[in-house]
Amino acid sequence: MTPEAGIKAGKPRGPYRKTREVRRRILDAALEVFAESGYRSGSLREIASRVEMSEAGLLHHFPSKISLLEAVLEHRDERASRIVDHEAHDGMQMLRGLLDLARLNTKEPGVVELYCVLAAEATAPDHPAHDFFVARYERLRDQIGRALERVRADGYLRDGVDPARAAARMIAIWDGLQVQWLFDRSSIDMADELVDYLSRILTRPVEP
Amino acid sequence: MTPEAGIKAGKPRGPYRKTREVRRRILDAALEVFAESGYRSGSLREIASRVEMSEAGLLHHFPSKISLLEAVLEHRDERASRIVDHEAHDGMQMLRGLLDLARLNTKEPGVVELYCVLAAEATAPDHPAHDFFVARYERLRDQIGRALERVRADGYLRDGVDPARAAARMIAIWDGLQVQWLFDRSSIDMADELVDYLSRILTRPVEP
DNA sequence: ATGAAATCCGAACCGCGACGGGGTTTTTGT
DNA sequence: ACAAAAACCCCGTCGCGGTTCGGATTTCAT
Repeated sequence: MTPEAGIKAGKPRGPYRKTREVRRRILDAALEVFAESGYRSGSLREIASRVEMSEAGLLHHFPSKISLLEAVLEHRDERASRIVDHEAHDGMQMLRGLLDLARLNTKEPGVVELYCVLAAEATAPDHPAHDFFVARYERLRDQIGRALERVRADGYLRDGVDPARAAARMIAIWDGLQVQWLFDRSSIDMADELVDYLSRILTRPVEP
Repeated sequence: MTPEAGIKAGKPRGPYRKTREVRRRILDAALEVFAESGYRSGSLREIASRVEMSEAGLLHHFPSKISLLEAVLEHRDERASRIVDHEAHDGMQMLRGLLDLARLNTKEPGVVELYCVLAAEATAPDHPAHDFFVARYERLRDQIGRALERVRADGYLRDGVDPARAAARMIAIWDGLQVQWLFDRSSIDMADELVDYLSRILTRPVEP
């Protein structure tokens, strides 16, 4: 047996050492380009040139444009998952995670751009990322809604606030402000706005 | 003197009778295509084919793709202006106009799609519609903000609500919900949501 | 009716896009 | 050191994109 993870004992070797780094650079460039131009108008040429690599070389790592898009989205979702704890028993805790994410995104505008641009583009039913975003919004509404329900169980939700509706609205504010923010990054502080919104539906501050 | 509006008394005649209708059909098709695919990926080919006209024929009416986009946006802005009375002295009146617009848009999904998709796309500084949307958001925030100030002067704004901030937030909710609505048109009633939001910042119902 | 203006089209230009085939270079376990 | 896998690239294919040009066809004021 090989000492490596024994997936297969045949002939093929694993990837080169630097490959991980190369793939990361490709994903970064792809994120930039898809964020600036969207999926449909973003070109592999442009991505390849930013990585200083040929298109063919790029396609060796990601065999098609669609597979590259999927990899980018997956990659970003992992990052988000590391920041927000969906399983937190404490609803307030989860909301704080969302605020952390909002603050972090402010420092990485590309991510904000990516989601805004792609979400709008993926509105079209035949878009490769359509199902991804349908699932994403469903999941988000569900997670935030449940967090708010736990908050209510703890007695910190203001009367007359419906968790599900407030969840959808919070996501809407988030998305909507991101668009305005992308047009004028100095006019708005997204995290501040979310904190303010939360302060209006909660009976105590989310953060100390 | 010619009996027509005497712009010029030279040789050239005006457009054919049916031309107005043709231009309208082109604008409708262009709206559809730009809404589905965005400006960059939407093609003149597709637009022309929906009007059952050649590309060259189309370009006779709108000499370039960009000019067509501008015409579409202008056309839609006129429509919106006819519905919302920006100059209303009564702030409540203006807010009601916005709700009317929201309801009307619900029945014409193409319009919603157009603005969502184009706004996100136009986030890129070099996009042909970039300046248009920068101006649009500025104007919207200003108009709604002023309406809310008048509402406050009339004593109908809840304490602790900042008109400018509430305006930006209302636009954000609108935009954000539109995106969610485009993914699942049965899950949300946009006008209802806006009414609910307004009910939380006003001390009396906007509508009877 | 008629002729000039307005409208419309076919064909072509030229650049960009995703991707494939087949060869070359680099890395790696042995 | 040395094969063989992995990584990479050049070149080509083929279709789509906006736009142009010269010529046909249609409309309308006279």
